[in-house]
Amino acid sequence: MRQVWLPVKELLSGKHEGELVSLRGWIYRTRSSGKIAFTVIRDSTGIIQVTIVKNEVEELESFESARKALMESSVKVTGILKKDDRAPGGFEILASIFNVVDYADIYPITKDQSEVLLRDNRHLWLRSRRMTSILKIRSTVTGAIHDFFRGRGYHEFTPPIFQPNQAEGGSSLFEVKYFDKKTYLSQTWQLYAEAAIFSLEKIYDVSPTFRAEKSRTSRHICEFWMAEMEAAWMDLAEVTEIAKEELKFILARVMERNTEDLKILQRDVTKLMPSLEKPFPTITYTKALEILKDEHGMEVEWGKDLRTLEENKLMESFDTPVVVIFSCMLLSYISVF
RNA sequence: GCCGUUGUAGCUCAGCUGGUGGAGCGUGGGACUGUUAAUCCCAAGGCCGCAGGUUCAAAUCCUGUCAACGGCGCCA
Repeated sequence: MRQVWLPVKELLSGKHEGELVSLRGWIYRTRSSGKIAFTVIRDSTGIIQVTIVKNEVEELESFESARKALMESSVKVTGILKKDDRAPGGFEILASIFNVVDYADIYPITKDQSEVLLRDNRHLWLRSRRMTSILKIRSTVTGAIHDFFRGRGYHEFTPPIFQPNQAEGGSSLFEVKYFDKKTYLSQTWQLYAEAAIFSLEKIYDVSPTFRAEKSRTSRHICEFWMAEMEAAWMDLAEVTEIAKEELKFILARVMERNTEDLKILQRDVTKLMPSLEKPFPTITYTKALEILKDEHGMEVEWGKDLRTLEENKLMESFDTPVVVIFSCMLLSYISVF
């Protein structure tokens, strides 16, 4: 009979209670007493406790290796799935076979950690529950963007990333050697999109973007992925509405598919509910300055960009995202995230 | 680019007015049949960022330098 490997999520559902099950994964935590060892195994879908009792494994080696194996060792486990309130998640596997596929080196990330350490060990930090959840949400968001635009008759249009010119004023370019010439990494698809709308009319993309700014804020990075749309015949009001619908669509998708991840990240989901239910307002730039002055006592000179400081204050007056428009130009889009 | 802060064990940090380098976690060994990054005992582990200087004596004071982080500016 072919062995069936079940994902953790499936095991925690309780459907297989009392059955002999098999699991492949990586050691997330490990603890042991004299004759009983507990390891928590993780895979991409969650974590589950495996209990290894010295006298109940088929071969003693199973018990010894469970005691020895360090965090992130890869393992294959077979045992009876039991309901047990003492186990995190409510279920555990009482192992009959605990096979260490590969013994991991000492895992450098411990209880005490710093941002720098986590960055230096990004390849390992990716395995954390936190990063796993963030990456799942990110995947949901990207997928939702594609679904949103395709569902409304948009075509995906992919611009070149090597571009010979500058499109957005101000922000700096990354220069790249292009054989014996120079070129730049894309900061936007703008010029290509403007050419393509006369062919496809409605287009969007999700693509890498590079800006050589030495800014050090949580909102500025040198490389990021940007979703952009462009359409023929469209006016500001229409574009604004699409942006609102898009955000709402993405939000609803994340709330639907990433409930567990939001929990792991300890996000306060109730803050997102108004955005799911209520329309997002559009206000003028002038109105935004009035709100800042009247409700928050902040004087901003007319014509100045709103900084993070002002945006944050402005958002205290709203419980959903808000669009701020400036004559015929979209100035800023502010989200509650 | 400017200003500031910090560099001490694998990690997170303490180390007073200069006088023989410390803790917790992790790791290795030992104990424990219900643990929740458990508990208890033992051990190993250090160019005190680097280079000068002051001093009988420097992790500690001074100068320089490198790196990281934070703020501002620029920018989205």
